[in-house]
Amino acid sequence: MCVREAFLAKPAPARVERGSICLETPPMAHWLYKSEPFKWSWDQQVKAGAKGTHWDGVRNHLAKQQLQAMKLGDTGFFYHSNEGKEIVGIVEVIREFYPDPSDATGKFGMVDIKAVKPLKNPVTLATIKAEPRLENMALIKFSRLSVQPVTDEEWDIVLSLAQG
DNA sequence: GCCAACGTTGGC
DNA sequence: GCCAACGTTGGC
Repeated sequence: MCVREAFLAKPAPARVERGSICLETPPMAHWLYKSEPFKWSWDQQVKAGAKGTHWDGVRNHLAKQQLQAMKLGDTGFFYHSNEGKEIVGIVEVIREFYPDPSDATGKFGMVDIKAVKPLKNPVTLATIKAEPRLENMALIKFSRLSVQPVTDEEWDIVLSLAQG
């Protein structure tokens, strides 16, 4: 099952299968990470350097499923919620899902990500909403989900908007 | 600051 | 297992 299909399925499956089942899925998947910039900003992510940071604190099962589906080398957008409301940079998964020590219940986990590069021009939520080809983006459809899948098509469109 | 969306909790 | 109450997220 494709990541996107798995995500849209109700109820969502516990595991997201990739590769052999969904042949058209390329080896690398894309994601979107939301952060309120006054809590954790892109600048801070950049300063964390190649070591990256834990993407911890996720306490939502649908978001957890996204974290579990992430593979080493997957890339993602870094989105500033609340203030900014724009995609500002690109990050990469440098460690796959493992337990989140800040979760006493032991049910949730986290991945490590590092900053790759900033977008030439940040892509605002308003821009995304105004682009018909992006109307199905999780950012619009599942606005409260903090970790989201991004399709290859959406990834390319946002990148093209960032250079416009 | 307001409020809609939505996940979680807890009483029954 | 239902659902009302409550808390949180995040756009506006």
